[in-house]
Amino acid sequence: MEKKVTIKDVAKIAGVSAQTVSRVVNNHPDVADETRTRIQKIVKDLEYSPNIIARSLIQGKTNTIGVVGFRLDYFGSNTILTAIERKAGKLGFSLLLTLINDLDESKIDPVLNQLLSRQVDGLIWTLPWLKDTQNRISEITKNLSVPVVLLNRKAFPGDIVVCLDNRHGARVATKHLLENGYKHVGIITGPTNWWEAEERYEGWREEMGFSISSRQAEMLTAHGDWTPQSGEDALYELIKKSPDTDAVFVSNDQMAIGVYRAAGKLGLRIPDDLGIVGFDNIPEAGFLSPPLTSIDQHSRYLGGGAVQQVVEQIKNPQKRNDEEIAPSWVKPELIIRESSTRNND
Amino acid sequence: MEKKVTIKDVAKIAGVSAQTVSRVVNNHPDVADETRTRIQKIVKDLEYSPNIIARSLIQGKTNTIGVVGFRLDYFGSNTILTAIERKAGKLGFSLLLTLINDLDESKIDPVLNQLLSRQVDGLIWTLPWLKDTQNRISEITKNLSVPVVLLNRKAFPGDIVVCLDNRHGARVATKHLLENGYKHVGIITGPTNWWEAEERYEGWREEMGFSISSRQAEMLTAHGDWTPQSGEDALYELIKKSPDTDAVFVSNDQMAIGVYRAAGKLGLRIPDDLGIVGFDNIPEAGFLSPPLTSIDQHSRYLGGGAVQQVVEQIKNPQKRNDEEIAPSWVKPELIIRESSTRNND
DNA sequence: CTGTTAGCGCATTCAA
DNA sequence: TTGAATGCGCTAACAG
Repeated sequence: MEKKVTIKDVAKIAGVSAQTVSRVVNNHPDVADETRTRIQKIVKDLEYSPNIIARSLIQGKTNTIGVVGFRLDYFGSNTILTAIERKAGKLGFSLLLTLINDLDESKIDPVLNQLLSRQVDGLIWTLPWLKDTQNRISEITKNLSVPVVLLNRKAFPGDIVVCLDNRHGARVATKHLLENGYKHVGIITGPTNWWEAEERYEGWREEMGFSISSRQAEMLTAHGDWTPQSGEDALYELIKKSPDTDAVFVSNDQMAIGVYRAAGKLGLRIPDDLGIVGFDNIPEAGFLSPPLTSIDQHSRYLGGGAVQQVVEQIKNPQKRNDEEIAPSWVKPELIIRESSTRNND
Repeated sequence: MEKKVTIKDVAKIAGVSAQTVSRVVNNHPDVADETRTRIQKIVKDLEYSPNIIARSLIQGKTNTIGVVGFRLDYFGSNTILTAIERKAGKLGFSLLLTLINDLDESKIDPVLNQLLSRQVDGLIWTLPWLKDTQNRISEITKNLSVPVVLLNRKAFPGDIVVCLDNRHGARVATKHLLENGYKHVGIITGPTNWWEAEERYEGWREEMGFSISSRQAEMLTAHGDWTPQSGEDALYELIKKSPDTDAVFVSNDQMAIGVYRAAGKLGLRIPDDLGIVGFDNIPEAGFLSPPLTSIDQHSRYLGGGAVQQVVEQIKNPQKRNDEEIAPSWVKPELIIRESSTRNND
């Protein structure tokens, strides 16, 4: 509870000017060794640590990244945030965190203003994009004084985006089921207005060889909202309209949990009667019965990549206006377990 | 990418002093209505927003709370962080986030220094306490210039603690199993060096009426490490050493998932042959087969309570030294599902 | 009601 | 190798 010690206190005790202390603290070369060690000792004794706020004011940068996060109860979100924190720490940046739990566009401005007025050097925006909303963040970004990296969104011109290749993941999942002898591979999608959900749907559709809005595709599609309950309901719907469905690509693992439940109630054995591949590779996936094959997002690369991009922009501000920046794609990985591999056949 | 507009820019255009602009921005009363509206318009046109860094420097406070978080992949951790963010936002505080993913005491000082040099007004410390480590944070806290609230730790004199009543939760869980006719209620604990795990163990022991380190207690105890795999292994061990075990209180839901798996392999039907109560009430709990009875931590109150405490301390700094602050206990709640209730008996 | 002065804590620039 | 002056953007305290 002591009063905070400033650079002047150290200077006074050391009998030098504040500038000399500053030089020592910042490891500048031009200080006599004797002076340096003497000051270092005093710094330690007094437990002096520089006021970063003051330093930021003069340097015009805070070494802080603003992060706009989304629902940490989603596995993808919290692993991404964890990766962001880790990478930022390594690169010497602190994180100013704001969470948004519902995708209400009216919150964009206050959140942005709050972070910007706190002088963050850059921003990472992790909110999923809903197709039926304006893509405001993309427009706002352009005339902001700091770089913004968008995560898991469609890249519009001028955006800096780090993105999971959802489409590829869905294709791999679907292909895997087909290769394991399943003939009628359905899909349980996420909310239809989520861009990521649509990408996964498109990947499935392409791999199945269905044309856009074909009748076949429709018969093998049911929509969920990411929750286990919706996954359960979706399987009932799917089996009802296409009783010969023998496999399903479920757009996230939470819904797959619901699918397991529905399969149990319908008397469908996994993987013999119904093959399942999920998406996310949540920790529980390996512990379902049978263990769930799933697509791992490699969130670590997503979060780390976003930090890397934003830091690069912070350090080379001119680049951003000069050249278009290609989106960094992160490739998901198929983790094969028992829910998608039958011995017979 | 424009240069940032300062209070002086606004003042110049408005033809007033910076001070008057400051008054308008901060809603001070003594400004003529005409001047106020005129300045407000200019503020809007220029998209001026005050530099909070500068304001912080002069006011000696940042309206920022430092949060030291732990593994967001744990359900409890991420719900607590979510609650902290929400409450802090409501009270006008931003969050500077640091995550620690392994409980290595050497990290305490750097993390603390980083946050303190960034002039946070207060700290929330959510790392679990391991009994075999020094309780350093508790000592450090005392002579810090800002208040620190500790979450889910044993309260030592001088600490400000918000804590889940783990012991009570374990008692309620155990009592519930006994009341449902189970006779031999075992426990699968968390890591033995975690204080919270021990509290849950003690709650179970008390409710079972066992004395400390009694032979009976030992025969009904197996240790896990919070992971599903360890839960699975622990059930095998428990059944092996006490084959008549007919129910088990599992110290978290992740391990309970492993217990389900083990029960399946052992041919034990839940809840008929084996009653189960978990702890955490993760979202998947209701979707296991059968749905898992569990203890809800009410993380929302834990996180919110911590923010409330720290903000109170920030606003009344003198109080902290004058009076001992009693820990705030959050009572967990039993959520009854099918895994612990048999129809027969 | 409004402006002036001063200074938060520090680092940059220049001079010594 | 060191120190003095200056100012980052803002607001508290005072004066008018």
